Amino acid sequence: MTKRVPSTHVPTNAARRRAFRENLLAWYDANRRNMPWRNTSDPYRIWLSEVMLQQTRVDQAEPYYRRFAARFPTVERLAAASLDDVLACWEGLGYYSRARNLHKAARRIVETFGGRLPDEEEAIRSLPGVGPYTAAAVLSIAYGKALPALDGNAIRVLARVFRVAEDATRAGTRNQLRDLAADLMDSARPGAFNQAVMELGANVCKPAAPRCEACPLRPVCAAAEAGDQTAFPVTPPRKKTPHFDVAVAIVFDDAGRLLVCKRPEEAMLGGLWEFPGGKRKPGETLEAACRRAVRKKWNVDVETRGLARRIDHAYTHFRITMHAFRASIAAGAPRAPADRAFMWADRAELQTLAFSRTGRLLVEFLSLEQAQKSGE
DNA sequence: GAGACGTGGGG
DNA sequence: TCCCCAAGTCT
Repeated sequence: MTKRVPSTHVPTNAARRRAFRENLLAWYDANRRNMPWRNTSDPYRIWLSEVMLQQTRVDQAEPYYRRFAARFPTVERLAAASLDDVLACWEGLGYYSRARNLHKAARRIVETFGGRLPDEEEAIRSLPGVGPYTAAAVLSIAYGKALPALDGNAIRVLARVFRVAEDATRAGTRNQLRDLAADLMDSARPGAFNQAVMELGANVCKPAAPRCEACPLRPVCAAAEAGDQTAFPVTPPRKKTPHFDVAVAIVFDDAGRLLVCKRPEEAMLGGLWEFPGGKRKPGETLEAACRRAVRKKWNVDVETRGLARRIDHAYTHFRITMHAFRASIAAGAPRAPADRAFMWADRAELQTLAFSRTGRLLVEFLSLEQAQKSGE
């Protein structure tokens, strides 16, 4: 059913596979880093760690994992929590659909799986946010099932060891690599095998400047043999990202509370709070864009009184400059459309709400400014 | 299948 | 400053 792609990789034989497996696991046993999710056998925590580690470095995920696991120690506690609390705990980690899906999946686990993370591939894959990688990782690590977990590290390691010349982003190539991994897998220690490949990819077989001299797979690596390891994996060039100007309003009420708005759940940064405003259109001034966007979304006229702060930020597929204007309500009061929400937040509430990076930076800027003012 | 989806670190 | 990229999934 999988179409075979012609490949340049070296043919495997039993001795080669055995060397790969044994060298790798011996290296892993001697070099594995201590991580909090490696000191538990709780499937919930292993699942949590795998979700946090999606497209995220170990160093970045680790403090979040500790806080999250302490705050929501069981799947029942997670299911019982509000999405707002879950997002607040996730703030700053990015890819917030992971948090929304994790929360949704926890509720489904409690409702339909009796509070236990499923140990069957089909069932676990049915949970939102669990794809082929996460299913294989959790099933191998938590339940000892011999499924290869193919993440970016595994793809790079295998593409180099076998000098896979086809575009590694293509499905056919992925299938080829997955079959290779399945062949190599140590069925006695599938969880250790999967983690070993990833750990090797993260610390030795790195994207740039791989440390081949320290690599246990050097004796079986075709790319190291040819001296062209950095040519693999083969991926198409990426496009450069566009830039947008965003104008937002800083509006305080008489009680010194700040006007903040909640983003719709399906949107980018869905469920997070932000300052009212929007993207500038061609030919528009920043102040006009600010007034127009606030008027359109919140049915209220504001007047701007000068720029308070500019923040540059890069997302995955575009960049923005956020221009934050001090502003006040010109007439009336904000009104939320049916599917949206806003609030006037005091200092304590601003600490509790989940903001994106730019929003949090602006909140911190304003509270620092306020502290200086009141300190004088 | 291609593009959306965050953030921070490193070269 | 810029570009790359990191334990992917969803649409």
